[in-house]
Amino acid sequence: MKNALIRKLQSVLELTDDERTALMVLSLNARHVGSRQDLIHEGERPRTVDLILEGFACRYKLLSGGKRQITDFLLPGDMTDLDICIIGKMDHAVATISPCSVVEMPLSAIEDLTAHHPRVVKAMRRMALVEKAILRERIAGMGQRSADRQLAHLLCELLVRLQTVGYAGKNDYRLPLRQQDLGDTLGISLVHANRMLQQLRDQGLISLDGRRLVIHDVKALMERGEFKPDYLHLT
Amino acid sequence: MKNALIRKLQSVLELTDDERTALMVLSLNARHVGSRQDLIHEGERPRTVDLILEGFACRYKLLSGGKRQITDFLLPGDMTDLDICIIGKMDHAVATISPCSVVEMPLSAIEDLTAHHPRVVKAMRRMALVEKAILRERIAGMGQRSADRQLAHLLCELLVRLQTVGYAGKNDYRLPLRQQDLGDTLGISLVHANRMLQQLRDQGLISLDGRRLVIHDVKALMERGEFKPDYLHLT
DNA sequence: CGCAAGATTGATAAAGATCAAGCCGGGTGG
DNA sequence: CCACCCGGCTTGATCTTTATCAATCTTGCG
Repeated sequence: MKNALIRKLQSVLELTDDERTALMVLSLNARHVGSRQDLIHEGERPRTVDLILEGFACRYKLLSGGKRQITDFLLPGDMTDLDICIIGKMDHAVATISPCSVVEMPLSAIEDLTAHHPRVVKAMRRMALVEKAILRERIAGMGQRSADRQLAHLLCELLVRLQTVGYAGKNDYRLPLRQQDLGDTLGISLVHANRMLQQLRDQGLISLDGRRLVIHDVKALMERGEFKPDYLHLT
Repeated sequence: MKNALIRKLQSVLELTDDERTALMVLSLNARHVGSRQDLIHEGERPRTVDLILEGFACRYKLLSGGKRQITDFLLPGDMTDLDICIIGKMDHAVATISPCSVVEMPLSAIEDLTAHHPRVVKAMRRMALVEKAILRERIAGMGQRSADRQLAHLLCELLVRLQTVGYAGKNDYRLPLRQQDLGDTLGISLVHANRMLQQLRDQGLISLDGRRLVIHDVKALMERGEFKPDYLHLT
């Protein structure tokens, strides 16, 4: 009966029963949010740290001309920034993609955690560093990789991240993204995203029917995307 | 006699004499590093938090095919991640661009600071959030903005960031980047970077001779780059 | 059944990469 | 003192990738 956060933290730290209990108690306040809902709007003042227990969410920015850029995904076990309440206004929005189970932790909960479970907070800080590393890796991909490699890279990243919280099999997972979302993530048009998906499909690397992605040759897909998981700092 | 870090922290927090003194003492250990030197290599285990007191530095990643992506710049007053020692190996490198004055703070210095000057540490955590916001803004730019706008945006960002630490005038600053660096930052080729610079020059928005950038019409350049400074969370 | 959202396809245009050559200024060795 | 050499900048020509526009298809669902 472990939730995604516990699973994620345990991938880098052996939790005590006490710590596990504290995290379970936190998770009791989870609320259900439908798909495609903003958890926080851009410009809003954040009052809670949001933790995703289940489902797919993302951070995104809207730009002039109605363009949208998804900057990263929040998967089960991921949360918004621990220190988020320090800043005045959100410079981006956070929204669900699929239906999600979300815990909104008020500042007091974070302070409690800091006081009583510093090891947990330290592990959370580590998570934040990894998130930053993911952003840098995305920048590197957008700057230097062709669209097909970027796409392959993204699919590999999601595979590995979902695996660490038990939401992916050895070579498959549920992917609730539309092609428009993929485009908005990779910085390419919907049409091009479609064609890059086809390319990977035609080459027998993946298949994607409905919302289930199957990777037929994980090693080959990783090579195509130049995916090296070091930046995720697993273990 | 304030250094860049003090200036930067003071832009969001009134420092006490005590805090200022502690920071000055830290800065006594500054060492000088020539241009184009790695401060930390990719794959290396970080043992110190590096603080840039003077000069231009950057984080970068090397990709297959010898491509390089600069993910962000470290300007005077900027530092690597407070919690960096938590992770095992660097997933990117940090290097100087111009000659720099750098303080290498060991873990013990950070712990000291946390124990005796929590307000300062809190302000540093805020800086880290802003750095993350800068990464997201760069992703948004790379995904959705044309090269000329991206370039304009970058020049505006550097103007504002340098101003807060006193290294830029109202509309000019020293920019020690080569065109190759600009290209590696924006994810475009050197040739294209050159042409985008020319475009901004020809339109009378900027001039760049030697290493000094002058922005002839700051408001116009900001509009060109769709630059809205909110994400820097100033004040 | 009919519709709407999402996926697919084809044709054309634009942004940017790549290749190749020339330029310019400053430092250096003869 | 001058020639030359090298790193960085500039320019032109051509090729590739990706965007855009527009239409069509598919599918789940009321």
